[in-house]
Amino acid sequence: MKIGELASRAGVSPRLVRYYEAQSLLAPTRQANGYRSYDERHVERVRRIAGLVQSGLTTRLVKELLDLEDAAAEQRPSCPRTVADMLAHELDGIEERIACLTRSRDTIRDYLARTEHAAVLSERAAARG
Amino acid sequence: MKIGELASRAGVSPRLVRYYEAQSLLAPTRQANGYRSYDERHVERVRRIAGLVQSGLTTRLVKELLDLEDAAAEQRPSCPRTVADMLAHELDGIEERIACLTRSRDTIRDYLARTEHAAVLSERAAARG
DNA sequence: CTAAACTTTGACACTGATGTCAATGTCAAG
DNA sequence: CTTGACATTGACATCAGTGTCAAAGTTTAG
Repeated sequence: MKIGELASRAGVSPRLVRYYEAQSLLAPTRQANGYRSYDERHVERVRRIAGLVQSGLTTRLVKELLDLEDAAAEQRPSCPRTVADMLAHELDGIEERIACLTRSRDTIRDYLARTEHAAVLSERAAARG
Repeated sequence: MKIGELASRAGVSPRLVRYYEAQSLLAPTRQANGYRSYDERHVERVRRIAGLVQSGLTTRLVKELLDLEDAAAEQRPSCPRTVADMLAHELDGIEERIACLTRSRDTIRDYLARTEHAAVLSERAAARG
């Protein structure tokens, strides 16, 4: 599939897809005409990248993470001690973010539930199915 | 307490504290000499703001959130329907972020646990007490 | 064949969050 | 009184993430 389709399926702009590629987060093949060519797995990957970036991770860190997953998937444990330390440090940061967001989520939820807008919550639940 | 102490206790730069104030996230009183004056509750607030901003929320949204908490604390349910919808929408975004981060956290954790670096994890746990 | 829609690369622009620097004022210690 | 640490405001700089536009090639529909 070409960049337009990939982008729309992943819910981002083609521009962003190219940007991620420039950051070495994506490595599409090229068709004879020079067009980038993607497969199903790229859709998932782009969604994931966008999600992490929107969660405050830098593209640099997202790259580390995805590389990690790729390596793990291949049973290739290429992880020198310094990298492990860095990851452990990032892990702390991520956990803090989760805690922060969880608290905010609860705040909003409780608030909506308490005000006369409980309806909005059930609508949302219904909308998601 | 003055801005320097507040900043160091909250773990951010004075510059950032002023920036948050410019975004209406903070409203310190002023001493006679013009210096900003903060109390204990501001420390907590700044930590919270920084955490949320680093989690990808915009200062604009953080403001809504904190305003919300303030209102809730005063039993003042000032929430027109349109605001409720907006919050519900943000709630979705936050949940997605949490899911994304949680997955990444697990990835890192599993990875560290599986490689020979399990030691790093226990060190971290010990360091935190 | 032509027009519309999409792709390519590359440049320029903007926003939001921060750092940094400058000029000036305040305050506490020697 | 002077010096040094810290405060003030305001301007400018930077970085990441995106949008947007331009010029050119490609593919598809009519």
